[in-house]
Amino acid sequence: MLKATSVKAALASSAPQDEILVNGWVRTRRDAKTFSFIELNDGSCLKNLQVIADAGLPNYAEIQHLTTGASVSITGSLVPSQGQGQKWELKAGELRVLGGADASYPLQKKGHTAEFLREISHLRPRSNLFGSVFRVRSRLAFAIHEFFQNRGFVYVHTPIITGSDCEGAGEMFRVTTLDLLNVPRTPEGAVDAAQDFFKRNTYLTVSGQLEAEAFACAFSKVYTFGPTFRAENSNTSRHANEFWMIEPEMAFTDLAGNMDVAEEFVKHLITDVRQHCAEDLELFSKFVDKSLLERLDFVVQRPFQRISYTEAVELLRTSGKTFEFPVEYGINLQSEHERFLTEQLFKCPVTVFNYPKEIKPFYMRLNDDDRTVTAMDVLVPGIGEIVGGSQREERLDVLLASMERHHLDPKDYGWYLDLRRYGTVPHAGFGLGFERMLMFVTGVGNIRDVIPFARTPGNAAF
RNA sequence: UGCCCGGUAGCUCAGUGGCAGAGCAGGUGACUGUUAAUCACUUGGUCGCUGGUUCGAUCCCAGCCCGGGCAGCCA
Repeated sequence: MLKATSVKAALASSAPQDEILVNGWVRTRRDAKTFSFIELNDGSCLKNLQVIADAGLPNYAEIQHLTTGASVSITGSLVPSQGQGQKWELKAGELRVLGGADASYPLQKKGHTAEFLREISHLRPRSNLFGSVFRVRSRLAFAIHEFFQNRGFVYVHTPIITGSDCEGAGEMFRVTTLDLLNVPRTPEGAVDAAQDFFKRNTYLTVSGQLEAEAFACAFSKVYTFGPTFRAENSNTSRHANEFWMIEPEMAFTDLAGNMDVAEEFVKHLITDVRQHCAEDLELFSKFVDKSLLERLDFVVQRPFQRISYTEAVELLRTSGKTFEFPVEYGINLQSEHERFLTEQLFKCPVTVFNYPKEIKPFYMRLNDDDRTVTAMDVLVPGIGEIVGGSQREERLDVLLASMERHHLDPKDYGWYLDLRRYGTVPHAGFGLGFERMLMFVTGVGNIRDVIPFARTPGNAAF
């Protein structure tokens, strides 16, 4: 049997070909006098392959009833197109209909909203927009590995089921095999976790950072890239309950080095997608965000703006702008504050660092001023926080004091404290939200539209 | 979770206290190397659900369900 040629390969052909096999789905069909035009797409690229099905084909009556969505297998010759708009077309010698699609097929040639397509998540990858989104998603994932592998980072798989319920990054989903209709109790009436599968409480991970630190203290440079789960009841365009996160962790690295890597990383991802997904990005810049390409190029060309939290607060206070939430030292920056900095004041990505210790987690390294910790957030226009990270506290006594301030029990963090007891080193890392990065490079405004089958509060269909 | 907006044909949307509408998609035919083809005709409805007001409700009112936007939580 003839080996199949993808639509992408057929369109890129440098010469006519006598006999090729192409499989795919019908995007649309038009009748000419003695033949039928079929637009064939197989997901290999945005473009369709134009197929000429001659009236002389034995099953021409069947072909004339092909509608959008049907699957076909075609053998024929690749010949120069007689019409405008495409270089090659496939002259069908045999056209087999694999699966029809009747009038109830929900996808049409045009006119669908993202909201409607979300309700048919199983079919929307067959649309132009979502085809492009998920091709870029695939490439972006590859570019992430490439960036770190080229720089000597070791890829580490941190656990998805975790026993730590105090990582502090958000509400957690419980993992249990207990019978919910007959939960075992302790004499005090609490749920008896000792009878659960792992003989303790377990949850889905909200971050692989703590485990990544352990590996960084062995391999020097590591990164994680995997799913993350947060049980927050968030209803916004940039939050999902299941998302992917990249978390590099680097030994012998301080806050400045951390910010350098984060900036280089973000730029590399944009450059890579710009290079390898040009056609898909064209679609986004045409139909999703007209200023997309300009913005991406701008971000790659310019250094990110770096300001301390203290400077950020001053800039906001003296900006002359009235905010719904007044700015003062010690508050968490609100969305409106971040947007102002990155969209109006600097008009580029902004890295804010050295936050007050009171509003940041226990593991961040205390600065010499005793007021701030080495936190850093990278904010980008349109999305807000895309990276959050810090230099980690490597001094055992300072870490213990921090845990006491945060009302954490050192007994729950024995192995984490061991990393400071045995050969401790300065180290730093950050988390980058994969989907938020994907939103940034595609211009797509809702996180639900860059995840194949999104999980959000009240929605786990598919 | 709070505030705001919406739900009418497969899709995108008009509309009115008194017979339910258009474009696209589907069907039939015409025309045609077309490419969001074009032209004519045509099929297609629990007007989100429940209750209330009314002679009469898709329209007005209440509750509920679903979707979206913004905010918080954060990546």
